[in-house]
Amino acid sequence: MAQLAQVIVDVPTMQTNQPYTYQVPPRLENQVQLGMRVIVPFGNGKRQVQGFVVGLDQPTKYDGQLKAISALMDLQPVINGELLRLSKWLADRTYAFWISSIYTMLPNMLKAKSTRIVRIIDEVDEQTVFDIFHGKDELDFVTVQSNPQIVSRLLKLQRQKKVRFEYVIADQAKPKTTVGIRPQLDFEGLEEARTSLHPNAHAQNRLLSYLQSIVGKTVKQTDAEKVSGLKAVTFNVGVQKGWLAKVPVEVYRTPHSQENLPDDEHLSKPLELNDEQQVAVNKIDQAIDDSQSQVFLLEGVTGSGKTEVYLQSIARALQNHKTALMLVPEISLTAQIVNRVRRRFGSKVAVLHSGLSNGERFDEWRRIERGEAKVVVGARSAIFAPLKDLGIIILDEEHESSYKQDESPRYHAREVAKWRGKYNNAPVVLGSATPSLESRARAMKGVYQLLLLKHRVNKQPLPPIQVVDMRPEIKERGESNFSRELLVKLTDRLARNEQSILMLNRRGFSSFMMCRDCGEVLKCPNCDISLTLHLDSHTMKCHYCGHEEPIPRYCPNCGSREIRYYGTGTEKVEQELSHLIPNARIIRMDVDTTRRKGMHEKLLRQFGQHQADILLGTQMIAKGLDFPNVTLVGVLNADTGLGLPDFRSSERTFDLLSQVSGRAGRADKKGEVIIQTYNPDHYAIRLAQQNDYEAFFKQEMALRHQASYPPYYFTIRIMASHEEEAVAARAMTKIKQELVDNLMPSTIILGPTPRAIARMKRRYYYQIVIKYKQDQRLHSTLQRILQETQSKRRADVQISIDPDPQYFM
DNA sequence: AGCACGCCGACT
DNA sequence: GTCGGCGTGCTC
Repeated sequence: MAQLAQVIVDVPTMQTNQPYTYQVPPRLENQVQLGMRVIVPFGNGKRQVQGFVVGLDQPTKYDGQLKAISALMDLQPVINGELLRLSKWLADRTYAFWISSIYTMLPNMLKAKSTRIVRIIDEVDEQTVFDIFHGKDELDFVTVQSNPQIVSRLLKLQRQKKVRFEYVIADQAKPKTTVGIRPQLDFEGLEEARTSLHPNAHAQNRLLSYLQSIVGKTVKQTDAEKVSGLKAVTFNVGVQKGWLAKVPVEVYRTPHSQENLPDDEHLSKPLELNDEQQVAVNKIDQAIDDSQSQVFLLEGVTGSGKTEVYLQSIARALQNHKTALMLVPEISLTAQIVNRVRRRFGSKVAVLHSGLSNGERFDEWRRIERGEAKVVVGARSAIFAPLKDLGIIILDEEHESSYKQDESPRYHAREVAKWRGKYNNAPVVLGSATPSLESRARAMKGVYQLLLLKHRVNKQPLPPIQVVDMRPEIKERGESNFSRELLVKLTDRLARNEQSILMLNRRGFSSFMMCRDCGEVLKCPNCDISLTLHLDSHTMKCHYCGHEEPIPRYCPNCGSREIRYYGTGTEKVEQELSHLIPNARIIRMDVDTTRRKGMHEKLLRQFGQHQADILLGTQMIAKGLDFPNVTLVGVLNADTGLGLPDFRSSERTFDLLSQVSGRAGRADKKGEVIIQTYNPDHYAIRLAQQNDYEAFFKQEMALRHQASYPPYYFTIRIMASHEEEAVAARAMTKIKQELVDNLMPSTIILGPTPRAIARMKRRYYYQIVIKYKQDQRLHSTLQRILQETQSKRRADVQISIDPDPQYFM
């Protein structure tokens, strides 16, 4: 039996990022298992913290007195063996704390709330009891923490041993329960009760019959009422007479859309496949059958039926008594795709996305963990779903940068997918119309197997794309977001009662207030970034720290009234559009109109029901939408992303234009696309117009090769920040030297340079970018740099490391 | 993170 | 003398 347990404690710092060894007290000896949560004493005070058991009976070098585990929080492990190993790998790879990577894999509810309580243990004068403790004998320390006077009075009382600081670790993971009905007598006993009933007591008689039908079971009272047709009062009588007991029964918190799941007999049938789809499915099925951890790149144009390939592969995995995981980018995780999976696989499906409450997420997680759900559809973090016996992992739109988490642990879901594929001997399918250059290059080298879908299922040609050069337009007609061609086509659609989608590319866009007299730009006081105007709330907001202030009437610098708004926001475009085409009904979709929960879906539903003629939005409308009545798609400004200092800007522009073009003419009606741009000759725009991914891939690869960027090199970014610019810069110079001294000559080290947004949340940021092919000493060098800089509080410089960064600003 | 310990200036 | 400021080191 286990005597010792290795525990990772919930103290996310560099110095505590290691397992601590605890004794297993005799009363817990047969219960402690790997992956369980425990409460352990930690530190010299009476501090208690939550921790995770990551090892049992491993030898320890520590020669001090071992402490004992205080309590077990779980009866069953919350992390299985696979995920425990994965969490360690993830922490190492992303330079994150082990505890942080454990928490990212679990629903928030499994993170215990730790509270500090101050308790009176000896006579304290009445005034103090009244003032601070409000007449009670204990106090939540958090409520007074920020008041130094109270804190010092409490510390004084502690020294006098009149009060004690205690720790309470409260588990938040509470399953939701409802009232259940449970018969308290057996069949005969209930029959016996019937004999003493008044002849007019029909309801009670019926209750007895009903109870006889559920002897030994527990039924939710709401269900019992429905089935028996009896009222709540009758059940209460039953309780009084001792026939039944009300007991809590566990229920799952399920989001509303899940209520009307198809029952398993009425699932939708698989669709007929074309030859290309059949080839793809056969290859994937073979890998599933052979338990091969092969990675496939499923490259298929919009409408080529990738989803059907996914669904049939999932079905194959289920046939083999395995489970399936399908990731979809958050923004395209719409009801459309979720319902399609649900109609095929019914109640076996669990869905994980950011819209769920903590309770709902926890319950979906438990359905998966218990094996009740065999298919998981979800956004990035669903890659950690506790499915056992994975038979297939699918990443739809694999090129999407949202698969990379932009906070610690900075993991890429694609890398995690490959790890789990290998661990489970399961194939991984990466699907995209415009694969990332990294994936496509691997497919060319044979690391991945390329599966091509060149033809659209409905055999319709892709909509024609027209590129409009905005430069002469502006010269002739002055500043406008709309070219004549686009206006003519919009009006034409309106007359034909067809719909249009307009996309405003906001990537890299700054919309700001500037003084025409002195050139002053209104900036955030905390960050080195201009404030953005929000017409709906009539404020200026900082998109980074959330700072908010009223719209100025006078220039804060020179006092001039000539302070004006520059840049293009959706609101301004909407105003111009409603002026140009007054009778068009417009729905605007951007961060502001969709911030409230459910607004995204609501607006799309309204548009789908043709309550508007034009859907105007930002990038969020480019993905996955499928409206048969849309015959025109316009991109107002195709090139704003091209000027960014980021080697992926062309790739992103090409993706975006390809994606948004796919939104036109989805059904039998012919569609067309208009792209407005100031760079009509740019290869990303020209090749997107020609739908030529292949040519784009070749040209972009040549550029990446020439500039030593991925996929020819790996990249890693180091960031340092400090309140004082010089301190951050100095720390980085030192780090650079250490890198130069230790890394291979073939490794390229760029910087340090101030970041594009050099100041954020009152801190200055510097970065170094490393480009390398392979470098044995890179990992250990970075690890050492982290240790050295973070262990001592070296002037509070914060260092973070981002492997394979998606953005370089 | 939290907490103790230890060293310094300012005060009942 | 003692209180409390913060810099430093440690947590099985």
